[in-house]
Amino acid sequence: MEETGSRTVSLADVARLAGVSKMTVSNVINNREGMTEQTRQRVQQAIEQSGYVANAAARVLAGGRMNLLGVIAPRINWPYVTELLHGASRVVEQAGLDLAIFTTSDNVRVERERAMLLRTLVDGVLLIIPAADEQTVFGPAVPVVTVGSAGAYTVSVDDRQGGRLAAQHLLDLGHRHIGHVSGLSSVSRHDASDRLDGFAQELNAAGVGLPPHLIADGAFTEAGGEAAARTLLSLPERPTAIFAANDRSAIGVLRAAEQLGLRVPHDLSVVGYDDVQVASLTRPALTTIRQPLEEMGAAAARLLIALIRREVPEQAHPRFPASLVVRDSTAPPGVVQPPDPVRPMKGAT
Amino acid sequence: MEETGSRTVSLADVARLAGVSKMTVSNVINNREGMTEQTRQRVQQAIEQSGYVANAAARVLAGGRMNLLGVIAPRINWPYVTELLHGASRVVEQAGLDLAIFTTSDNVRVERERAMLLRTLVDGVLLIIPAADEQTVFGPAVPVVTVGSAGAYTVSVDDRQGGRLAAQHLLDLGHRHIGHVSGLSSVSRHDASDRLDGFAQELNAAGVGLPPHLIADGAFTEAGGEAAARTLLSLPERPTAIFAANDRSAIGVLRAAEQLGLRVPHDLSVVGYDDVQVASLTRPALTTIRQPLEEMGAAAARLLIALIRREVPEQAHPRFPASLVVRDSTAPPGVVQPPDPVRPMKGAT
DNA sequence: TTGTAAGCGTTATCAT
DNA sequence: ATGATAACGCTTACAA
Repeated sequence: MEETGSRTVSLADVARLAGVSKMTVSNVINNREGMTEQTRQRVQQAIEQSGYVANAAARVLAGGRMNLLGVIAPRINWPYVTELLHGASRVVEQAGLDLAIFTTSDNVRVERERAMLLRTLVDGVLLIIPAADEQTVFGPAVPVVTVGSAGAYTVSVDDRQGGRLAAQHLLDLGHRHIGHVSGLSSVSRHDASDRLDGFAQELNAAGVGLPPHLIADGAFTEAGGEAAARTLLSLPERPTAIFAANDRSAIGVLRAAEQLGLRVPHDLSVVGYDDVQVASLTRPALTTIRQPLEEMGAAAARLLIALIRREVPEQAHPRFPASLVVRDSTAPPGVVQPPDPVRPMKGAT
Repeated sequence: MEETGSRTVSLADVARLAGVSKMTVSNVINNREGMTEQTRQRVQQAIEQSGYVANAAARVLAGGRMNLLGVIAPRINWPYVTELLHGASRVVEQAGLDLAIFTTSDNVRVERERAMLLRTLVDGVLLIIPAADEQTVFGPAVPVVTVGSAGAYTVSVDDRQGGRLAAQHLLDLGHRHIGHVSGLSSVSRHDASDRLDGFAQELNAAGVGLPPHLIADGAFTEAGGEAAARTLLSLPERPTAIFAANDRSAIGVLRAAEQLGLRVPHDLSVVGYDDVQVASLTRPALTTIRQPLEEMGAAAARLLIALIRREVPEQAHPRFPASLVVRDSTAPPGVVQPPDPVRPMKGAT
């Protein structure tokens, strides 16, 4: 009942076939009111007979809605990004919209190009840890919601509190010599400084402190975390615990410890940040500060959809609490915590 | 030097500003030959002054190239998908194109809708483990390359050989009672039957065999793999080794073993399939059959770009070999293999 | 080297 | 309830 071959069927063809005007066909397609049931039937039939498919470009050009949200994210293979997007896609789909995802290779120039492309194609934009403020590119006509950076509308986590939780946990375990693998040198404007601030604040309050030589940058990557940890762990008086700015760099820390022959958590405690799905699978399973990424993605999508519909959103800056997830990578200094053999791995489907 | 506010700057505006015709501006934008350097300069300046951004929809509608490749994938948070796409994005970017990623929630209807949307928007389409043959939607005008299913142009791995490798490895270790967690009930047309065929073939050749009751379906998911493994491991004579149709279901097998108090690899050997990045991070690290996913993604992108340029591709069906990656989840039955404490985790950046 | 004219397929506006 | 017409912003002819 569909396609005949190569030529493209247009709205005009359908109109001719149904013996009505283009406008009527358009109205039927867009589920608008104001036509005989009989007419609607006839048009529907013509559509199916001809195998008509709407031309998205023409629709946009004519000022119609595209029912499309654009996403600009640095990379597609970062778990932080995919978990966020997974949460968003649910909501978007339920609202009858689509999500078009674009990556920038973590590059400011490319990010700008993507923004310019999307500007005319989508009804709204979701910016994930952007490198620049792209608000200017989009102008007031296209709503923008940002995750992991500043913006007119944002979804975020209380990173300062997250940093504090990490510090409290390590202090509670008895650690007094604690290092940090930071995320300061990223391309993105997101530099995890709030996490560091909260962490340092809590350590200072406990009289433990965080001297500069116990901070090394991990650039949010496994390789960066590994290098940073090697630096910290080669110190004359090496730290008994390390807090990493995200889970990926924490995995790098685990790797460095393994290579240096240090047992985690016996010789070194490690705390990550994010609680991406791999965090529950590592050897040992990673204690981490959880960001509810899927929920955040869903919240961002909801906010964006509200803006597109010109509704007034409940909050312009929904903010989620961070939480501590204790697994097997932390223990009191110099003491083995017997691993629980029946601890289930994190559920995921 | 850019935007003035809300109104949208068009090509005509730039032309007026530069004192030339629209055509000349268009030529400058598309880097075409045939104009005075002076004219080009003037136009360039006008473009920057006005903050002009080309309207993608109009360009497409007028028959221009969009320089956009569309991707249709079931989900964004499956490592198989993201690693493939990561490989593709490199190539696409180098060719000066963009990648627009759409997900289908593993749903045939949605897949069809995405296909219809993309049809008029992109220059070519990459189909990742599609549920249906979307060739008919696109027609001959839009090139389509498929990964993980059949099609006019495909990129694949020798799955039969991969299955054989898994069997050989387990046989070499001395296993004689071997189970399989299959991937037969997926929505996608990809049912991993080649993996199973190669696996069974090798077991049969060795006189070990693979009776039906030693096969349970894991639906390619962690939860499915867990359930399937529980079935297999509850058998009166339980298998000493399990081969899973992919790494995600293999992780489910590990989880089931953990819950049943079985130690891997002492009591149970586990082999996965894919070698996604998490495979090197699990407890214990997963022995698996590797698909070179990033390379495959790159190959798919290259093939698609060649088709768009109407070049004749070197091969319509590039095929990659599978390979065995031995880690810590396999050992001879009933024997503990001492773990190597200094084995580095898989590199990843 | 540059300009003119037509049209891509849809929607909005205004008639009927 | 339905139709005619004019945009939308660009590109591909073809003309100058």
